[in-house]
Amino acid sequence: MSKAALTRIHILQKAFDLIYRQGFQATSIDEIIATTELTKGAFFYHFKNKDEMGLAMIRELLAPAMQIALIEPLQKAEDPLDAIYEMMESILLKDSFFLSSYGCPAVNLIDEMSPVNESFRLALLEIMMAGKEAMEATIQRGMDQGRIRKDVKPSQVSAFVLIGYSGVRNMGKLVGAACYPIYLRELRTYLQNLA
Amino acid sequence: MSKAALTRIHILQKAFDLIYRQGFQATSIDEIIATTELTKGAFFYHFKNKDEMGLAMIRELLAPAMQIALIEPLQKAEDPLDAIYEMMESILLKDSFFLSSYGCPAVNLIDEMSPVNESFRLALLEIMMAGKEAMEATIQRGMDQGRIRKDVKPSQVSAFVLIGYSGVRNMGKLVGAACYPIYLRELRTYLQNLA
DNA sequence: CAAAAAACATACCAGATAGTATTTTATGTC
DNA sequence: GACATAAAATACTATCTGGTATGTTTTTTG
Repeated sequence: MSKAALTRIHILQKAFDLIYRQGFQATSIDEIIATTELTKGAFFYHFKNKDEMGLAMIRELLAPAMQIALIEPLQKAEDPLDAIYEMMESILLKDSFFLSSYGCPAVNLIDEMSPVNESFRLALLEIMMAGKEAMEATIQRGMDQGRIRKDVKPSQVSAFVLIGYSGVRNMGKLVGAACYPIYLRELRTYLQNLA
Repeated sequence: MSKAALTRIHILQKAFDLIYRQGFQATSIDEIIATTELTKGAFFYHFKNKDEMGLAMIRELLAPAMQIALIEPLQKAEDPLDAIYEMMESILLKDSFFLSSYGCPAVNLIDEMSPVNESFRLALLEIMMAGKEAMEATIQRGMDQGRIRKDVKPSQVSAFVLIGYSGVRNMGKLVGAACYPIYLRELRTYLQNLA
């Protein structure tokens, strides 16, 4: 990896840290470059403008992170319902990077940017759709195995679970991580009723 | 109501409209007063600063609106589970003010402001706690009536429903109102399983 | 090693932003 | 109707913001 490519992702990483905590619009370019050892010249050499940097951040950092946190745990699992629950438990309770008080970076960006920037919306939509499809496939697998009722609609269930995830992230900002176990308990009974 | 009091809530209402669509930090005072027929002098006569205006808006406009949308439908209902479902259906599908593409103003503010402003967090917390308590009481009523199983935990269920609400608001920004009916269907089966 | 191009630094700008200081206009009260 | 005060208008400022223009330093390549 070239030195230039390294400074590029260095900028993206520092930007990610700040945007995660403050939001995209509330994080200035000056603030980002201040945390790196770089200047504005470097920033605008690597990125056409702030929006392009944000989109690059979504595609190159956020999407892979969500892939690892959301999708991969679903794919390498035996019992599908357990897999969904454990994925959720892991991302909420064990993941040390996604802090409760700052929510989930993907959910945050959806909330902030979807209504005001169509490019952001589409980039974030891709991430969530990938997660949804992975969960659908997992549920379908469970139905094929006879572990899940035949009348269950994979698309609806996966949507409901993802909705719960973004919801509990929002609630977590308000009341802290205390709501995570509560949500997980109800999620568990909801999932059990699918069997 | 004095003329001064009228201009005060006029400012708050216009601010609410803009903040609902753009977020609090992304909405400037100049923008707010431009939509009114007023000037900065009026704004800073009625509010010490932007934050105080935001808090007044939450307390004087948002809290009553949420009270009407969330709490009152729960209180004047016979069957508790139906009441919860219908409240949710009403707020998602029938309410013409809370637009899908802009989500719910309360959820939006929680997402944006909770991590960065403790006063906002507390004001928003009150709103959500009031909603949660109303739903808890409704569920408890259902248990007393024998319409809901004895092992159901009102606190957990109401938390789960509110989490679902904020989650579907987030998802609605990403994919539009199409996700509302999907969420409602799964919510219905979830609620039915409590009986 | 010299030229060319890439990578980054510096200095600057125009517009926006929250907030202030001061002045003007309404409004109520005696 | 004079007077006090409330309500609002005007003019201004310091700071911040995204972005540009133009340098300077590396790095690559012939």
